[in-house]
Amino acid sequence: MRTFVAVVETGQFQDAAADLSITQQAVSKRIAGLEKDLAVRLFTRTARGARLTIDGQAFLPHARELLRVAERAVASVLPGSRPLRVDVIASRSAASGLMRGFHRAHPEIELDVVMLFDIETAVAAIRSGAIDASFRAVAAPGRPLPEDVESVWVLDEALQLLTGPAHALAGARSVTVAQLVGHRIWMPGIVPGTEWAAYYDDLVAEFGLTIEATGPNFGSDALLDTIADTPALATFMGEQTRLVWPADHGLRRIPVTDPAPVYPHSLLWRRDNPHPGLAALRAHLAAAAAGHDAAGTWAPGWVIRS
Amino acid sequence: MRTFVAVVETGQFQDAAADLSITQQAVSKRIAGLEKDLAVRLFTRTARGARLTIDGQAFLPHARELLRVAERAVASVLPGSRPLRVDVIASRSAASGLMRGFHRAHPEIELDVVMLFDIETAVAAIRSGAIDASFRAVAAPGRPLPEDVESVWVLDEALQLLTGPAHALAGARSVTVAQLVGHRIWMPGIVPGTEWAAYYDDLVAEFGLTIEATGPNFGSDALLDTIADTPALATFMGEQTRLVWPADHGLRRIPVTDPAPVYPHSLLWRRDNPHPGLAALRAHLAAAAAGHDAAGTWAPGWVIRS
DNA sequence: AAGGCGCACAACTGTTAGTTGTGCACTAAG
DNA sequence: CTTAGTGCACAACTAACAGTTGTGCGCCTT
Repeated sequence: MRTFVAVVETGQFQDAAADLSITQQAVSKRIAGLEKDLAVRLFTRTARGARLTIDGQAFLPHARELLRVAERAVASVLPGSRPLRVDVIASRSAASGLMRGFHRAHPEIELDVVMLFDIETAVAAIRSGAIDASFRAVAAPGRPLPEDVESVWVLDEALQLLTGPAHALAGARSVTVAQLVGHRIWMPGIVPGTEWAAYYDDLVAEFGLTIEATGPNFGSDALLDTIADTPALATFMGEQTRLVWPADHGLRRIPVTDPAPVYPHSLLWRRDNPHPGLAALRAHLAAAAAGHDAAGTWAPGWVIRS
Repeated sequence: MRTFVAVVETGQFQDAAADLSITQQAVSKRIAGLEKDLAVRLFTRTARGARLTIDGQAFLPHARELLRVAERAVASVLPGSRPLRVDVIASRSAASGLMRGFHRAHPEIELDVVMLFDIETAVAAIRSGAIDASFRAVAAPGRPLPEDVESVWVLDEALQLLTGPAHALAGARSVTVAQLVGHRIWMPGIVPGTEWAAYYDDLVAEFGLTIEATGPNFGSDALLDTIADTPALATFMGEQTRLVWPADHGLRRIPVTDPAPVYPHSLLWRRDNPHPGLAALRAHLAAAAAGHDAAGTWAPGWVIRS
């Protein structure tokens, strides 16, 4: 691809060869190989160089795009000034939405979003510099943050009840936590030992809910499928989660109140991380998060919201 | 890259090897080579397979994107059902704008936009099936379209005068063609023998304008630079051309009237071309082009607008 | 402690990408 | 029309590399 683009830009096999520090014959071979693989002629050879064929013209922008993507791929793991790397707790959490908003506001800042196992892993990764920031609930029970890691509360994501059309609560405009007692709530894929698990453990302990947080996670499609078909099951879902789901399956989203269980997202980062994108992210979040209110909500006692 | 993604998807070197029909050792070598090139560890090897490192997680979406782009690149020249291939007269012409609009309306139709030398080349390419459609002015003087090529007038693109701030006409709200007589109009990059050249030849012959359509084209940046700095020079530019140019250079766009010279774009295609995207394009243009009016405009006598 | 699973290392081999040397087609100048 | 020059392709050769088989080692499971 690089050779192809080089030939296009120089207009000659020989000059392209000089650019690439190889011989003209090698360029000839590479182009011939590419043309053979594609089963298409890319250049018309003239006495004064090489001109693109129509197929070559159609191919060119794709070739350039490929080189751009390859460059970004390498940059994504390049030590030094690599893209800002942010950990979120789940791809459908409110944190992902915040990152999308940040990307819209600062498209020039290259981003990589990853999902680590739990807050312990995330903090270790932050301290080592492997990631630049993390959206998590702080602090895990009995585990205060280390000195060199700072955090700031960003937002609360309210949990909503998701039910199928035949569920007993499917018609409710909203439900209180007390009303949920006795109903089976299914949360597959929650890994024991993570702060997610701790969150639901506390929710169960405080309000006597029935949460089945075990079992393998076969993906959200399978989960939604089951919820839609099973009248006795419901699940919790972040209010900002966008469901990609045909409307006719009749899934219902029902706000929970008295109190509203919320999952608090804080941003964590290493105090001395010099990445310029990190400062921009903190500024963006500070502006976006102004005016939140914790009244009437519930979060585990170990959570710091400040 | 394919190997990397295969390992991620299977979670094991061995299964990935089976998918790729190579041995486990070859997969091991490929991954080791990739990790060496990137100078980064992508997987943590465990007794039950391979898990992504943080760097690997950051790299993964880029790798997937690269494979997608590579696939599209191959598809762009694949004989058979390749993307709809459309020729436009210039990347900044109104035809490009129409194609962008078409792409917004039908994002599912893969497009390749190319620029051929002149209408002769374009017609030959249409007849051979190398391209599916072309936006051009028809018909070139004395060269009627062949039987198997159809055309339909799509729109007129009015030419505007582009001047620097010190040009004598810079302050005008609009100018008539008569007022342009005696002013030097510079159009570098117009290749003799093309229908572009014929268009300007006719314009000169009919109104006695001074158009310097010769000289090498050093790109639009150089052109705009010169226009901005040279009080004695102006140029023509399509009304829909979007200038990417700092506002403070003081370039002026001035409509031309009595009559308004327009460049007519027709769509050309081969009558028996079965590409499904072509029918969609024609329908889109028919809907978008309704209600144009040729009154008060000028185009060369050889142009067919119907 | 034993077995099995999964990846890495070593040695070998075939292919391929690169090199040098040369020829051929086309252009431009005399 | 001839001749020199330019630019790409083909041929022969070499070195490197990708893939193979064979094997070993660490870790998890039982």
